[in-house]
Amino acid sequence: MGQQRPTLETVARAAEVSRQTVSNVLNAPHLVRPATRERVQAVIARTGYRPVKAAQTLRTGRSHLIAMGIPNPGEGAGELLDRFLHALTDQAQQRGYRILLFTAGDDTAEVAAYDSLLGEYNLDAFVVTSTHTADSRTTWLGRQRVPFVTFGRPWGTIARHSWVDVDGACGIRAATDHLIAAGHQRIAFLGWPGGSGVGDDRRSGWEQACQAAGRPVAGLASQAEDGIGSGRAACAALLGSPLPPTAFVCVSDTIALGAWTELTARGLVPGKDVAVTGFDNSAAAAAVGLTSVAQPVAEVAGACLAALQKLLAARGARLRHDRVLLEPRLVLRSSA
Amino acid sequence: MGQQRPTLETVARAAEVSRQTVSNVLNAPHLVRPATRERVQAVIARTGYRPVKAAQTLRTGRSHLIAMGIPNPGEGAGELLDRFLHALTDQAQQRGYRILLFTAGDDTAEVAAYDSLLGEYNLDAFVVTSTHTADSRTTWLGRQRVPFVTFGRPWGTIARHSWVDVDGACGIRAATDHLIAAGHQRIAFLGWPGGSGVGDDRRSGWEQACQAAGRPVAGLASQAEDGIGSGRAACAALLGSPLPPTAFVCVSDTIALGAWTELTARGLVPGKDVAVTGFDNSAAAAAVGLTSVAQPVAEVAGACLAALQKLLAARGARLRHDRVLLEPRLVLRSSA
DNA sequence: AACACTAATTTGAACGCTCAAATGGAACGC
DNA sequence: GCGTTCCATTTGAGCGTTCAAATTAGTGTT
Repeated sequence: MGQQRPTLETVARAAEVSRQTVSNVLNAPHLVRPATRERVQAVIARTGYRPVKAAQTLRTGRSHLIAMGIPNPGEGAGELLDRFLHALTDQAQQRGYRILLFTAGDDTAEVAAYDSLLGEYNLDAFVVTSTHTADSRTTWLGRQRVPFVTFGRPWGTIARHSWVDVDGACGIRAATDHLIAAGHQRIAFLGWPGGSGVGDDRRSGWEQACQAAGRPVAGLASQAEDGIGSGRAACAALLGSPLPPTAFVCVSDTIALGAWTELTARGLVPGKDVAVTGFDNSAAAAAVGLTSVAQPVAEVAGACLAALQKLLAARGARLRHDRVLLEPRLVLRSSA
Repeated sequence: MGQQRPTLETVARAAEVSRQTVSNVLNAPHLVRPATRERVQAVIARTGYRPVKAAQTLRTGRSHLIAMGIPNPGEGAGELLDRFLHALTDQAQQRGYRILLFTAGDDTAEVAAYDSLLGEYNLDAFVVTSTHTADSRTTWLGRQRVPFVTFGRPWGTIARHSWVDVDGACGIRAATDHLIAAGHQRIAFLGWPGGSGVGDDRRSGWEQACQAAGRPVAGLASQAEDGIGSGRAACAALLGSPLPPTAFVCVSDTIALGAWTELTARGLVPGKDVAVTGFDNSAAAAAVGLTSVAQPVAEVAGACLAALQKLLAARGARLRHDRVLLEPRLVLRSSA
């Protein structure tokens, strides 16, 4: 009954060729005479032979594994990242790669994880998310000459690596333009505290759109930590001002939901009395009918993998890094 | 400058012992004399030696990799599963395992993925989620004698494998009891169409609680596909009946959000005029203040890994399967 | 017919590790 | 003092693949 798993040797004997020829049929078919190739392929199909990755990895040093870190549990932190992860997994699979997951709290821990993964699992590449100013992770990876892409621009430094990002300013501009077209005169921006690349970028989109249309911005921007509570407070503060805004463009869905909550608590109907827009097109946004800016995660994942494959094909040779900036899409719902 | 990555051989020479002794220091320290052990450990620390997983895998057949399938992208499908995945990744890491991801549309595709992963990557085990009646995945895995656990009971059959699940009936009972304690007389249940193990189980919790407290159930249960729209419709239908309910216990947050939307659209304030509860404690539930039943994902992940480690330690020997049923927790918010 | 040259295939070694068996000592009993 | 037992360590082989070099077959040139 035994039925051992077939190996190269097994297949080779059955097809009356050598190991290497079988290997060539799979990895370099052009080296094998068509007649031989077909004979070998038949045996492979019949026996169901499949190469053992561990042996390939040991010999070649490539594992066909790409690692991605996810933020520690507890803080859900990233519905967006989860959607990205799904897309990445799916597309990596189609290209013959698999995604290996790891968690890490802060950047230092993440670098430690990189180190251990590289050493142990012969990882081919890394996908780094949530880049920020002075990111020690990209510096480390660059120094180690490990192929990697980031989902997020290298804020504050010039790009020394490939990256893919979504144009937040453009997305917020689209949302603001939509409100302007709807006739709003005083459009507020509920943003994060200054200093975060992502946050500042998004705010600039609002400023650009307002200035281009001759709408005021002075006194209409607020800064609040991400969270329903702080979003609500920021909204309340602006509503209490002498000249309250009639629309709120928010840097995130979380803050937008805070604004949304404050509005309904005051008996105002979002989208009718006052408009609100969010960012990320989260499930919660869809649930309450919040207009939001959607990031094209599938495209981001695709671009990331394309960039990685380029790096892997170059086998460490220096080449121009990919820089991909994708445009988000405004999803209209009842709130604006 | 070379500085080759250290191998067993390198370390062995530096410590003036043989390869195998170094290997033993790491894998079976009790076999090595303390003096030797320390000497070797010092060299390991100094050189930063770390074993190459590919070589270990090739030799031992174990990869220290656990695979988990995630539903295809497009449908977000599972905020809960994402939270579970985070917890699983984190805890697997602490136990020396890593999580390998893959996507698969239907069960057939998932089985195909199992097959390919097993063959190629020498996977140690699988985590199967979202079990349902007549689940072909567990049957296949069982036949192949691959270690695996499911997050979800084997609905409709007796357990032929280890599983971990959350007691949905218990969670819904808690929600219903809470509403009864608050004085509600007519409590409706917005459920899924019959036939799904999970849905039927949750509904039974509502029935039990109502019957135990002498509350009516007749005409108070509705069935709707999961979705905001269908939840809203189901809620509207019951509100339009001759004796409308004053509280809605929902099988999912999605449906609860539908009910919630319908209530606010009618000018009713959830938690004041009519009560609503959901299930899964999603971000959206937190956002709008929906009382919901929270699944203890971290505990589920822990129990899954414990079960797997038992199976792996048994090395294929038959043993009693783990069956873990955890209690969820009711998270009270403004809606009930 | 001897030679050069390319195309197709094979051979031996190596990747880094662990298993199974072998070796060398020290301690013990009689 | 000689076998027996036990502990610590070493040796040789092999996991399944691919690389690099060697061999053989095939084709054409003078």
